[in-house]
Amino acid sequence: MKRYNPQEIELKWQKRWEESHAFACTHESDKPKYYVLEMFPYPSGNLHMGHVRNYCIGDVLARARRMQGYNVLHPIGWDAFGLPAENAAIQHNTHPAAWTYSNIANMRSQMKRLGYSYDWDRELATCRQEYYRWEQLFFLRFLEKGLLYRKEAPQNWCPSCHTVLANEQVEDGCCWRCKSVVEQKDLTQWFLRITAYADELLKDLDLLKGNWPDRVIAMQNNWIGRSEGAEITFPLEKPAGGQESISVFTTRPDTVFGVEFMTMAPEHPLVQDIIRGMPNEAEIQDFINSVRNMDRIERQSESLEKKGIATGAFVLHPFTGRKIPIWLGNFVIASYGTGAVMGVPSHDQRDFEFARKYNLPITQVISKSGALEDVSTWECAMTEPGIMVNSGEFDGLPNEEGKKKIVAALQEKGLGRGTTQFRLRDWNISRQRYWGAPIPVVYCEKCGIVGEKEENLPIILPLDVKTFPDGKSPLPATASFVECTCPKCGGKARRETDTMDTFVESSWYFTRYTSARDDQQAFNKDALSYWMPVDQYIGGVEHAILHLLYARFFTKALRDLGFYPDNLDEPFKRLLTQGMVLLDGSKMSKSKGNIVNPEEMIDKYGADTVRLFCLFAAPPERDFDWTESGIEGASRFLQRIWRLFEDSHDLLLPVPAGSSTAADAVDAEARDLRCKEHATIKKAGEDMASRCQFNTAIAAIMEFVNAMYLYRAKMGTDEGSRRVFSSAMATVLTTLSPIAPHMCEELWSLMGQEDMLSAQAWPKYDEAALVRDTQTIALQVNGKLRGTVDLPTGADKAALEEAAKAHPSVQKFTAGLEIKRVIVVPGKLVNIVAK
RNA sequence: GCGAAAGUGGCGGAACUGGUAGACGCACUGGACUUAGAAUCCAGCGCCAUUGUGCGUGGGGGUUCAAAUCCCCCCUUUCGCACCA
Repeated sequence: MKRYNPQEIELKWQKRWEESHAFACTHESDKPKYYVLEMFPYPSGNLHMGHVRNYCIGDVLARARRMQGYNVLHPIGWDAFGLPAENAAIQHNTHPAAWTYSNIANMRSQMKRLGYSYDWDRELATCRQEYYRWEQLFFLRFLEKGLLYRKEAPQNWCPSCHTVLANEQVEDGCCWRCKSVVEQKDLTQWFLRITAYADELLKDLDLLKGNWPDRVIAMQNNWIGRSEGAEITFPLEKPAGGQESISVFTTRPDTVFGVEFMTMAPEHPLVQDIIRGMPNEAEIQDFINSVRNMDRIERQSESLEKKGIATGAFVLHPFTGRKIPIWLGNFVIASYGTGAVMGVPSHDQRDFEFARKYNLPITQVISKSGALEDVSTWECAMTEPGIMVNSGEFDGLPNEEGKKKIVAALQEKGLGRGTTQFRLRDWNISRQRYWGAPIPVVYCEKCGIVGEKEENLPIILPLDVKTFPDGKSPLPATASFVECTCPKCGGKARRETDTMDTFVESSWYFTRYTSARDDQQAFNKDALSYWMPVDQYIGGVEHAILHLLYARFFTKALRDLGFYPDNLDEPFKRLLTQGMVLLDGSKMSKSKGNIVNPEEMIDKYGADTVRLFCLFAAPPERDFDWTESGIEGASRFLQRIWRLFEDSHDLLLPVPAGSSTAADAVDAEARDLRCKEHATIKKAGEDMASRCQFNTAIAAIMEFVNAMYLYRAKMGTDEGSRRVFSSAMATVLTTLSPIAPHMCEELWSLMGQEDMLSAQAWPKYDEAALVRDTQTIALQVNGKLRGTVDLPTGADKAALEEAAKAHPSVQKFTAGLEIKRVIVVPGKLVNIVAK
């Protein structure tokens, strides 16, 4: 008997798949397409279990869909620019490119050992000029269209990474990558106008409902943060800084008559002009400095005491002309709305607390009953809807109606309008680092900021540089890169030395896969419209906002620039966020030392076992614990199949899966096995390819294997029985092959089958074979199970009822009771209602 | 505070449209094989109870002939956002 030796057979089949380009695909096909994609990895050096799980999920889908008749695109590549390469290069005294490419080589070979069915002919790495040249083209087109602009503003600065970060890359006030506390720094940077798409990004979340996890949609919704309201202009008593007025954003224009003060952010551009020459200017300046010196964590912490200071200046109420004092407040966010808010202490909790603290008046303008209350007894602001009071001509209106009327009145006066605010900010894509895509722009003394000519692309990132030990980019000191000629006037110019955020590369790689080797254009339109959108995207939930929001934005922007088809609104039709692989209940991490190394597991058990365990341990979106007994169990199941096969070798005929006929199945055991076979084909097929419930697909195959063991113990050696058993074996190998492809290929060929299993069609299940001779009917009395009875399939209601009433246990429980009703569900149960 | 998800045996989890709760696996127990062990095969395995008209899907109500599943209230856990005006 041949022993199961995964090391040997896995290598053999991996070689055969590779040599035959078994998983290469083309868009020229009559089959329906299916694009399955896993989030591409950063080439950190080694695959970890999280990667393995991610790619196993994608691979089963790809293999199952392929067998089920789809033309499948399943590509892989490398998110190859980024900071760790620079840090590692400094540490190991090598070049970021060398480090990156050797990591890619290592991880590629690890992936191949796992038998993933990628179309390797489409592999790409974002650090290659063949890739980023197209990104530079997009940059120029964005610039032309006004979707890119340069702006000086306070930015999130990570002191340890020596670069700025986008808002999405700051978590709890810390750098998402290195966890250092982020500082604020005034810098001039390139911004992508993602806010121009805020409305569409929000609205199109509706298209994703049901196909993306609710929480990801909720998180994006939250992040975009739309609020409807009004901008209201308060004229300044004395003009300042050349301005006649200050505007605020509010969601409650209906409370405008309750305004008692205005609060500005200390960073508001008008503040310095307003306070100039005030008697307590120095004191105010101290307040401003103390707020500005706080780091982000401190500034935004819940426990931060709300503080303010009066400036001594006033604005005038837009309706009454009343004088309203201008305060500065440490809680007002400069970058949201207009950086100034109106203070309505009666109907906003923050303003209420602020007014109490600084002894400012409180005036009620909304009332539940319509009557005025004694606000001095209030313990908190009244934020519920009601009737407007103390509001001049608007008195007596329900506040929702008042909102509209007040906005209309403000508009007429030229002192306001209805607006919508978003929490989303434009995306800062400048990075002060070396290992990234160069920004194709020059600074010319005569012409200013000039985009490169498209025919000069790519602007190549010079590789013959040495990285500085402090992590600062060597580009500004690289004369051959910096010194250039202006594309417009031909005069001397300096090249931009910031590089692009690596999230730019990952915002469009999935479309480049559709024509990865085209060196004439970014995309082949036919291939692009054939393959896009991605049918199933799989990755970690950590990108719920970052990558997934950027990629959605990029898709819409490139669509509007004509790079993508007009109807490509969303890049990822379905999204699966896979759970983490834990060890002893906590996340695996190098620093904690609780790591399970995939390669060691492959050495010990083989790739098929690793794949099987990753998919069987839990549903894909849930976290699971890696356990030794769990992987042992997975290994045991594969050995069990191997043994069943080897022990029955003489009985096996090289028949197709699902090929035995009703005529072959002469006895009840054979009929049962055949029935189970077709049920397995159905269940495993649906669970694997449509429901992404790999654990239950595997359970179904396990049940079937158990049934085969029982059948083999009793079966005869006649042709019919052998055909039933052989067909069953072929079905096990076929349905399990997406999960454990190597072993299944090996047994398939040992069975005497000619073509490769991976090229086989998924067997068709036969509805007729699913019908069993008898069905077990549940018998209930008053909804409680009191017994079961086996009846011939198709027995009618009367027969079911009669059998139920005749059942001894049912008789016992209905004895002495009057039967009120009998509910019969054919094929399922009989419930007798008795009192 | 706002938003989302999840609570089922000793454990991971099944039950897809309300219809036999606990599939499949792990762990455990017993048996067979064996000098013995490992492996394998077979069987048992929700709880309680000296064996029942018992209890049981986080808790409490409700709808229904029938609820893990639908509705209402509450509790717990995890995650995301959070002074957003």
